[in-house]
Amino acid sequence: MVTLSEENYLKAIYHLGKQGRVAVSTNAIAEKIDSKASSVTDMIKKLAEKNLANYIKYQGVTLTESGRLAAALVIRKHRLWEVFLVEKLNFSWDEVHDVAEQLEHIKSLKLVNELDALLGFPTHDPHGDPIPDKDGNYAPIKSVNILEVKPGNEGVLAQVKDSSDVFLRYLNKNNLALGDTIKVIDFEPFDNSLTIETASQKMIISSEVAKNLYISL
Amino acid sequence: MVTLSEENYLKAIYHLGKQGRVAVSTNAIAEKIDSKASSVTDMIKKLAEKNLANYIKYQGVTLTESGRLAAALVIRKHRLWEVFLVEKLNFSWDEVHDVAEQLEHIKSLKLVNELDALLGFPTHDPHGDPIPDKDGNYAPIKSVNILEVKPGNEGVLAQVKDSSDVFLRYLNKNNLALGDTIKVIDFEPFDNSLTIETASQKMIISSEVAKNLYISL
DNA sequence: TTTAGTTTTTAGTCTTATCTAAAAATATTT
DNA sequence: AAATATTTTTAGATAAGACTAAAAACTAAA
Ligand SMILES: [Mn+2]
Ligand SMILES: [Mn+2]
Ligand SMILES: [Mn+2]
Ligand SMILES: [Mn+2]
Repeated sequence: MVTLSEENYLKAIYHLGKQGRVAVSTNAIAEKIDSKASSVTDMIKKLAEKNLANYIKYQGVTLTESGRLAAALVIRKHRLWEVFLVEKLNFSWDEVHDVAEQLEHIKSLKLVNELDALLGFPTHDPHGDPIPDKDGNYAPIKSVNILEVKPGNEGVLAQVKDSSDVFLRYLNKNNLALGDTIKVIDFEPFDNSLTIETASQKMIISSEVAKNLYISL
Repeated sequence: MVTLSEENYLKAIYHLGKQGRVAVSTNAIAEKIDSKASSVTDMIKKLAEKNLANYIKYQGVTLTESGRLAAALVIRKHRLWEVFLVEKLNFSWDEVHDVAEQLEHIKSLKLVNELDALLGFPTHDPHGDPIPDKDGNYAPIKSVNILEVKPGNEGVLAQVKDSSDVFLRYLNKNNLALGDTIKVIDFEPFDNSLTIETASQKMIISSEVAKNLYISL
């Protein structure tokens, strides 16, 4: 049995350390889940005890095979629920994350897999993030950060790395949505801002915004 | 904020005490939620502190108006989720209760109300239990226990009072389902068993079973 | 109306998941 | 290679929710 809190730690380690394959620092985890380093140390020990994590004092933590699978299944549930909320319950993409944070902890294999079927086995969630299958696998991501696109080139907005409501509402306000074609017009070295052009407008986005936009070419 | 544990106590008091209007004993609650009387006393105090319950030492507990509403909303969620699982995710009526026990604690008003709409505003769950509306109200129940039906009379199976998988699987095995027309043939005073007849068969049911079957005439 | 039995409450302990403050280990600078 | 700074771990505390055992309050029987 994996507790709700343990699941959240597994997710954090998975996300911070390339699916838990690269050692993650205590502080990084604490920052991610908004807790303290001492709490993280305690929990990591517990995860190691349960064979979900590999832990060597002072050297960070990675996930074991079963830890990685457990994390992927939580993420699978999170993303499937997000799709459900948008596709079936009229939520917009900026409203789903917090509810999915709760729903991802519901325990029932049948529930997840039937939900998957109901939704037509989606491969991506409303933010463009890939949905792991039953074995925790998903197709490699081919989208690239917009800051790496050379001025003059264009692509389709495929993924946003920040799922917070503030960020997504910024995009709503500025008429930017997944699937939009975006052309990079200019890069400004002074503040790393970007001038982009969509079907409806030309605009400048800050580097904080640009960091979170991923395009497929 | 009402915690998951508090919600479970509210539900228990609501069910045991005519929607929390009749005083419920510490022991009865302990029995219902499979805990100990001392734990119940502690929690009752907390509920009273939060103005969800009325508590006088040694005299049991009732719910306040806001306690009653909170309880009804948890029950509303529980039953809506049960309908969802059966109608949309191919669960059978004996598989839904345990998952609904988890889902009933998800916090999102929009989620509940959109779910309600998706399901077409159902009035009853898969076990025939009424679904409270947003204000916690539901139509009065008109079904009657089968033990009160005089031999020779018949009615439609409208509600089962036990939602456990063991009981529901017993009904499955014996081809009894909500909506079936049941005729009472005979009552046996020796053990309070009942002979009943459905479209497909004639059978004897024990009083333990009969106690849980409610019919509308 | 005492006495005996039952129910409820209190007192004290435990577990899980947190936290703060201090100690220990590792990293980075001079 | 010291000295300093940063990170991580340990030690000790706290809050929620549960438990056992014992005390207190009610209820029923004699
Ligand atoms: Mn999310
Ligand atoms: Mn997402
Ligand atoms: Mn149920
Ligand atoms: Mn039910």
